Amino acid sequence: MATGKNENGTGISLDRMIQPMLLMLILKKPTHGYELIQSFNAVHEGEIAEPGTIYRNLRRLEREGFVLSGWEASESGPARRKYAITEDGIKALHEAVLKLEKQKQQIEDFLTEYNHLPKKGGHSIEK
Amino acid sequence: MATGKNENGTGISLDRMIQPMLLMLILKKPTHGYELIQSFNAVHEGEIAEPGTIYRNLRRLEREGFVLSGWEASESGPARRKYAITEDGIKALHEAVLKLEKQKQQIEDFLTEYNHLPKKGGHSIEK
DNA sequence: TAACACTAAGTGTAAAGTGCACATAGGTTA
DNA sequence: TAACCTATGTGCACTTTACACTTAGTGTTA
Repeated sequence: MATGKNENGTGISLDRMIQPMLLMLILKKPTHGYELIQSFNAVHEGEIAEPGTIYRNLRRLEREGFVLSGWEASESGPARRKYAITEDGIKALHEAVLKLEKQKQQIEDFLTEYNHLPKKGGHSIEK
Repeated sequence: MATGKNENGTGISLDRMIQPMLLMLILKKPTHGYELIQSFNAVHEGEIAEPGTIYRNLRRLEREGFVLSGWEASESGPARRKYAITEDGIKALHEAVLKLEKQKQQIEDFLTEYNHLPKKGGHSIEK
C-alpha cells in the first residue's frame, strides 16, 4: 500500500483499517458517507479523514458485495447515498477482526523486543 | 500503500513494519541483507519475507541516512553488503515505535468496540 | 567439465491504497 | 447574487509491495 504521502502530521493514518471501520459503523447504524466522515472525525478528534478516501472505499465495499446502497432524499440538502451492510459484509468484518488481532500481536511482539533492548546498547556507527 | 497483492496466504504481511524491524535487527547486530532475510523467516516461521522487498528497503534506509553500508568479503560465496545503524536511524526507530504504539492503540480501540457489539445486533440487509 | 545448488544482491513491472486538489450539484442564508 | 454548507465523487501523483526474473561468486556432484 502506499499512503500517498502523509509522513507529516495531517490526516489519520488508518493503515488498512478504513474498510473494517466503515463496515462496523454501518453495521451499528446504516448511514451515508458524509455522516461517516463526521463519525470518523468525532472519534479521532482533531484529525481529518479524507472524504475522497471514504467515498472511494464505500464504492468498493459495494462492488465487493459487503454493503448495499440506495439514494435517499434529504429534507435539506442534496440526496444521500445510504449504506447498509450485507451478510457477506458481516463475514468480511469478522475476517478483518481476525487479521487485526494478528497484526496487533505482531506489533506487540515488536514493541516487547524493542523494550528489552539493552539501554545504550546496540551497535550504532559514527555518522 | 499498496500491498502488491497477497490477500492469499504467502508472504508476511508486515504492513509498514519492515523498516522498523530492519532497523531493530541491525541495531542489535550489524549484518547483511541475506542474513536479515533468514532472521525474518526464523521469527515468522513458515512465512517467507520477500527478498526483493528486504533489499529495496535496505537501500532506501541508506538513502535516507538511517543506515550505512560497506562491502565485506565472504570466505565462501559472493561479497556481502554489511549494514550498521546510524544515530539518525536510532531516532527513526524510536519514532517508528511511537507510531506503532499509536497504531496498536487504534487497533485495540477498534477490537474493543467490535466485541461490545450486541450479539445478533446490527442492521444487516437481505442480500 | 558441465550441471546444479547455495549464497548474495538487486531490478522491472503491475497492482493497490492513499492524500491532495478539484469538480459537481442541491439547498440555505446574507 | 454570492457565499456557504451539505453531499458525492474523480484525476493524478506518490508510495509500497508481491512476484518474477537477473546477475554473479563459490562449492559439490555426476
